Amino acid sequence: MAVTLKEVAELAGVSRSAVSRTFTDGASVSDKTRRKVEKAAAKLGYSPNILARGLTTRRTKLIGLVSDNFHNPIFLEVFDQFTRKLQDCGLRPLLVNLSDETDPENSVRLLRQYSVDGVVVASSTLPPEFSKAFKDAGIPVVNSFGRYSATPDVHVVGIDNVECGRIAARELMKRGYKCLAFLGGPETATSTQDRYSGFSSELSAHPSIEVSYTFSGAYTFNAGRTEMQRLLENGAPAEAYFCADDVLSIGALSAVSDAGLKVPEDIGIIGLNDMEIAGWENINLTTIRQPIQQIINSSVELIVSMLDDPVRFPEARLFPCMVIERGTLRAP
Amino acid sequence: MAVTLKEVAELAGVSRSAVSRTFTDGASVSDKTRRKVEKAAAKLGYSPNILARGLTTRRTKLIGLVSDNFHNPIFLEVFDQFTRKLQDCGLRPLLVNLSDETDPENSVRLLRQYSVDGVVVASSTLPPEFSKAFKDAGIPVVNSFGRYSATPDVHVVGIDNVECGRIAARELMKRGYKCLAFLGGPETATSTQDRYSGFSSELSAHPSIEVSYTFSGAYTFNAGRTEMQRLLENGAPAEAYFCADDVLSIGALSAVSDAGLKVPEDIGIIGLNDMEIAGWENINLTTIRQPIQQIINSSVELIVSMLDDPVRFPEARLFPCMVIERGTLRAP
DNA sequence: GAACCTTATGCAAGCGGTTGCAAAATGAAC
DNA sequence: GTTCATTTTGCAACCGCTTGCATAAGGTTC
Repeated sequence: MAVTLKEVAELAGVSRSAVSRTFTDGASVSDKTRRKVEKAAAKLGYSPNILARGLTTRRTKLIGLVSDNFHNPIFLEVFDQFTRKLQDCGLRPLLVNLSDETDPENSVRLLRQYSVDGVVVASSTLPPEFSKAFKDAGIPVVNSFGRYSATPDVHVVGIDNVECGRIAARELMKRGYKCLAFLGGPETATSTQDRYSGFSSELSAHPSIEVSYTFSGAYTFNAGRTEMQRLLENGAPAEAYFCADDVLSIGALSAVSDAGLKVPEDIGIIGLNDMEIAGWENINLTTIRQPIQQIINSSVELIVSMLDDPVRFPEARLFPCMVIERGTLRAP
Repeated sequence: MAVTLKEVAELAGVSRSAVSRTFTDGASVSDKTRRKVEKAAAKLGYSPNILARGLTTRRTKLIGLVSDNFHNPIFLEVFDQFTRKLQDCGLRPLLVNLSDETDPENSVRLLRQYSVDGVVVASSTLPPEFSKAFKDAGIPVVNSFGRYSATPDVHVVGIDNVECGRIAARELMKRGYKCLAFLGGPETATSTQDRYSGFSSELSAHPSIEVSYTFSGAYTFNAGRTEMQRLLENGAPAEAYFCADDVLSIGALSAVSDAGLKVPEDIGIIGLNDMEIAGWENINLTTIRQPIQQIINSSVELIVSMLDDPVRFPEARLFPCMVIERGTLRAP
């Protein structure tokens, strides 16, 4: 079915090299033969087989896009942006869903079998070691939404989760809340760990503020809701909560309103991410925006630059977050 | 970096064919050489390059997953399921984001360049001709969530959108609503067209019921909200609305409650999809469930079967939908 | 038009595999 | 120990494309 180089060469009356060259830019072909070849190619509907080409060039233009966050609506935005940006760069995402497995071994083997040019690990929950495995296998990798380190093993682009914790703490204090609480995701998620540590360290300088900490089992609506229900049943709740994720926040909101309490009058909530849904008028969540687009653009640019320079020294690129004020915190 | 067949062969002291054969099942190798080869392979960490293999076998195990629905949260569930199911079958999804372009030409060329074994077009908005283009290019294709046809050009698996329209109409009548309305997605989306036609044809048998129709620009929250706001401003609203999508419904809900009206007391709303968010307690949308998992499993099974039998006669697989009762319709 | 320098072209080998075919090894039957 | 049928094995060609190298074709200059 597919038409090959050889057929084009025959039709154009030139050698196979000639047609190969007209399809590789920077190669030396005269205008005359180029025209002949292009005409023949157009007639036959030829376009080169990238995979066969990759065999010799060692470039497949394939990028492994691996993630374990297939349940957080924000990741639809993430996939949308990643695919678009990669496509703009002439690259193709090979999607890998980690679902339950978190051992890098299989993914590494798999993506090697497909000779991907690089890998982006898009996850806020996987440990840095996961991404490291690709590097060790000689595959360029960037970890997006991953944990910041001053001395990263691999490229990391994302936000400063510790700083986000601080921002949340400051924002809540600014609004005069005296009794705060942190409602995190899974304790194993690096993002929760860091947000926790920023939040608590910022507050440690303010001993007059009362604060408590709790974690939910996952970054999901139900986890947030259940945890908030539990908190409400167990006596006096805090005045305001920093929920370390928007979905979690929305779950918490729903528990609060079911308990007959009003937001922000009785309880304040601030989330993190600013996913599209947070802006829906019937949710209207005050939250800390994570600059997804910048993170993704930067990630892709980084991976692109690694294609030419695979041993590039690992760097961390962090983008600032900002509070998006909506309706779930009282006025200062 | 990558270790090749040849190196394994040398280490094991056998021919290249021998090691190739131990990695192709069904090939004839003695236990003795197989063991030698496996040992050498393990030692070197060898696994075959699927792309190089594909050159001769014409099988890459790559499946193009193309979609233009990157803004509807239900599609995160769709991508999750698709990737998992494909992975279970030993296939790899090459994701294509149609974003704005809807001309199949580019996608066809692209996916051919990557020698994908098949394509699944996951979209409720693209016309059947889109998928047809792959078939014409000789690539096995199934259109998931696409438009049903009694004589389909390509395999279609999804729901009977016309029937869904009927179900909605019946459900609303059952609950005693006398003044109904249809709030669709874009008029160009095949799913909206069909839901519309089912809804209206069911009602045509009940002339006593008043009914009106309107369409929004997209399957998005804002589109639903804006459209509903417009309706509420323009005089007396209907008693109940069939919004042809959950996101649309949630947008409509938000407009209704902003207008100071209560759901379901003042206005009833029924959606379609039953995405996860519809079940969130603070949304609590009564809706028609689309059996996503079945659709996806069936789609993948179909594409798998086409790998062995590419000219398989096109069929349509439709799965029944059911009303999921929550809180946005009054009791019968 | 000869001499020289570029620029184009084709050949052939190779990328990492698979596979038809013929030869070698094994096993069964006598 | 033969003979013959059945596996196993290796050779070599091929999948579709690129690329180093040697040669051919064009261009300049005098």
